[in-house]
Amino acid sequence: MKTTGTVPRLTARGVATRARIVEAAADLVFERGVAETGLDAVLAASGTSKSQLYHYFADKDDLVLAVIERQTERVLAEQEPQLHELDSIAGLHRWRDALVGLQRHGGCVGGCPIGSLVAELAGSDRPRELLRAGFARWESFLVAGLTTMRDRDELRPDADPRDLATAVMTALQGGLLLTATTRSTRPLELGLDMAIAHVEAHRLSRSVQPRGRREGPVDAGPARPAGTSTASRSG
Amino acid sequence: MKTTGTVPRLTARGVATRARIVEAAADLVFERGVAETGLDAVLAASGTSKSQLYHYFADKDDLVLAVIERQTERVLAEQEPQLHELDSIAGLHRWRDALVGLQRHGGCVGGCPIGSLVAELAGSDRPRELLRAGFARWESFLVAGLTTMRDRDELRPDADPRDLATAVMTALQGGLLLTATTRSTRPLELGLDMAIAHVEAHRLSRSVQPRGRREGPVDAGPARPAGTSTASRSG
DNA sequence: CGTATACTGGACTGTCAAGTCCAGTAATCT
DNA sequence: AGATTACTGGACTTGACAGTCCAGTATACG
Repeated sequence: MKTTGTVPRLTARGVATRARIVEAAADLVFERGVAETGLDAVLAASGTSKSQLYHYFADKDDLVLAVIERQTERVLAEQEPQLHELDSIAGLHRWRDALVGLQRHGGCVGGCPIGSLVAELAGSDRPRELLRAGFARWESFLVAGLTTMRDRDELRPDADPRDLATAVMTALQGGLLLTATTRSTRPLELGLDMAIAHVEAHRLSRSVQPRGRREGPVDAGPARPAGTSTASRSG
Repeated sequence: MKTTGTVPRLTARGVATRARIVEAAADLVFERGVAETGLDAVLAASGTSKSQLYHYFADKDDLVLAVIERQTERVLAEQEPQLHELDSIAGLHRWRDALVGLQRHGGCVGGCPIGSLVAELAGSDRPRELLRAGFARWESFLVAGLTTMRDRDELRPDADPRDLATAVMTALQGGLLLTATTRSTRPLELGLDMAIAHVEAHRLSRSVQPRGRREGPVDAGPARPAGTSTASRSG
């Protein structure tokens, strides 16, 4: 998974400097957007200079590519604990709560670190491909969990884990976008609750339930009013 | 609903020129983003000059505000026929098909004209407020339709039209975002199908059904494989 | 018809950002 | 140790862009 392509031969110090640049750039891009982030600001924030930046990256576009990959890593790392337990309704709920918590903790600012780059970068092919790959990686954890559920006969055999996962991703991304717009976690909560209810709607009526796990009604409903361990402040 | 505030007194020619500028700016902003759209490009596209632009707008930010409002108008106008018939599952399906059709027709480029501005503009208060208002207006048509359905006893009394509408909006926005990323209408289709199924899940079991309307199973399921009158090309 | 004001044209300025260059220092390898 | 190559510093060039200015034309209105 090399980033740039033909980097001569990186020294220990070299990789450190490069990493510092990408890290600073990722921070700035997240809070200001790509176009609004000047290279000088990246240099200042990372304590490096022009020549160093251009030693490791062909140009700004090249740096942006590295930033996309870094942001993907960050997003996945943030959810690491929950991401591997998406093989049950309860696990999905924990994931939901974690995401909502992260948004609230961050003041509902910025939305999705990957999603917020789409509008600005999806016009060009290389960045779009990287964004697509980032979403695909994210989604793959959902696919894995849902597939496990189906294999355990907790989901109907005709339920397609890939389609379900994509649907969940739309609610997630839209929820994050509207959350950033309204500065309220409410849209994210409602979106993800809908998505989880959608998964539940695909459950086998009397599934085997390996461990004792109690769930809500099959048709979802507004059972979970929108906040669980969370204090939801709507806009 | 005045845009700028203290515009002296607009002549017929004045409003025409102003409109031409906003129109051109809206086009360019949609396809290139705010930051990537230079005022010179707007001038060239609208056949106007610097002094005209600064005669009608205080600065670029002010123009961007007008663009947000214009884009909101455009988005709503585009869906005009379907927007007033969101008071039935069939109407929601027609709306869904129209949105998918629009995306496919446009090559799945650009995503939502409003949503794509969020990442770039939600950092400042004035633009964010306008974006929020735009989404709210959009959502209000859903709220109206869903409320009608509930009043007709087609939805359970405890179903909250506002929450349902917000959930639908998340699927819509996320669907558009992922559609722009993958250049496939598939995510939008799956997202909106999930959202409609979510509404269906809130139906009264044996509702009065004013006109003869046949629907799918209450628990949604993958009954509608993702393409109806549409040819879905997944990525 | 005349004057006040809306409107227009285009050259000009200042700033800031991307990318270049070259001279110098620190590693690495034999 | 010495040569080769990775790495670093900062000044410099170039261009684009937002915003200004002023002189001139069309339009409203008495």
